[in-house]
Amino acid sequence: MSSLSDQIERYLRRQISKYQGKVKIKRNQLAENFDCAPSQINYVLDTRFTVEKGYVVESQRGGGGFIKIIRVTLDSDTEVIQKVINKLDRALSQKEAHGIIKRLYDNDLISERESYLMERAVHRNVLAISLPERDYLRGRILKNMLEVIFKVKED
Amino acid sequence: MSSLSDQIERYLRRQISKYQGKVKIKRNQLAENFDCAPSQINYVLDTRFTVEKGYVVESQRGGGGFIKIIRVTLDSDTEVIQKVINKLDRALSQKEAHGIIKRLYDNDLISERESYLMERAVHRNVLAISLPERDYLRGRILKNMLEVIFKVKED
DNA sequence: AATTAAAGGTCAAAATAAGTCAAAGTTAGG
DNA sequence: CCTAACTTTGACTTATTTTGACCTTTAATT
Repeated sequence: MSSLSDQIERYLRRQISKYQGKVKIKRNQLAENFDCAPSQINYVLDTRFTVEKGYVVESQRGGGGFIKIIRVTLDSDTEVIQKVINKLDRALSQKEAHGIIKRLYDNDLISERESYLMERAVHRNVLAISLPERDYLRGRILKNMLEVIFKVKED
Repeated sequence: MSSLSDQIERYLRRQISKYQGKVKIKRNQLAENFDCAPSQINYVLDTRFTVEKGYVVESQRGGGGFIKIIRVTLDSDTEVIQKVINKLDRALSQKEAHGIIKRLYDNDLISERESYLMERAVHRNVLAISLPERDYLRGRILKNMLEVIFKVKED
């Protein structure tokens, strides 16, 4: 017997397929439909609709609030990148980050401007927090930038 | 169902597009049309028609008073960019950052990929440090990314 | 010139809705 | 049967919108 989270996941996936790769929901409303705590919806999103799994989630609180789920697909010819990305889930020194960015540029996977953009976003003077948190932060930023850049929104 | 503020925003945007980038309204009258408090109009202006988002709002009180909204387009003139960048030297919410990035993209100053890259680099889950440091960090990252791609000198 | 009426502005409280986090409950593998 | 991982729940937090009471500015009237 599948869990409630699985059912919610299935429902959302269907909706997403039905509506060109994106769906907009009301958290409380959906929780009501499935007769569960609203935070369960967050749990489903956090565990099943992650960037790694190819989804981007946007939301807004307050009156008229909503949660939007957008499916993104991996660019076929950049699957190689996925391997690089997976290795980034850790602390990263500036030198290591530089090496990775340079390699991507040398292999024509990112533009010069994109490489500058990335270098700067992970520069120690920009992050400006103390170690070792800084290196973890750098890892997260670089990983996430790459993840998103090699995925394209579906139509 | 979108919020009232969203509807008012949509209405105003349409009017602006229709009338060559500017529109003149009567606050009380508009509030009446949307059946809301007059101050709601101010709320919409303050949150959606800001300078960062490319609008200038002028108004006059008293008899015959009015509110005028003028859309200003961003061009690649470095002086304009410099202004945007200078404003970034502060704490920045994710929403503000999103507004700035979207505007740069809408004005063809950055590519779609670059916009995703930037959005992701300043996403709260990626930065993952506590407030208020997170907002300062976001400001530094976005400012530096923009500086580097627009090759702007330090102040 | 002084007064009054007509706008728009400000600010904070209330309402609405999503996010977080940890405790409690469940389930599957060893 | 035990344990570790996963799921479910709910109390508390944060964000955004909506409303209204009170303030300021300006035009019109006396």
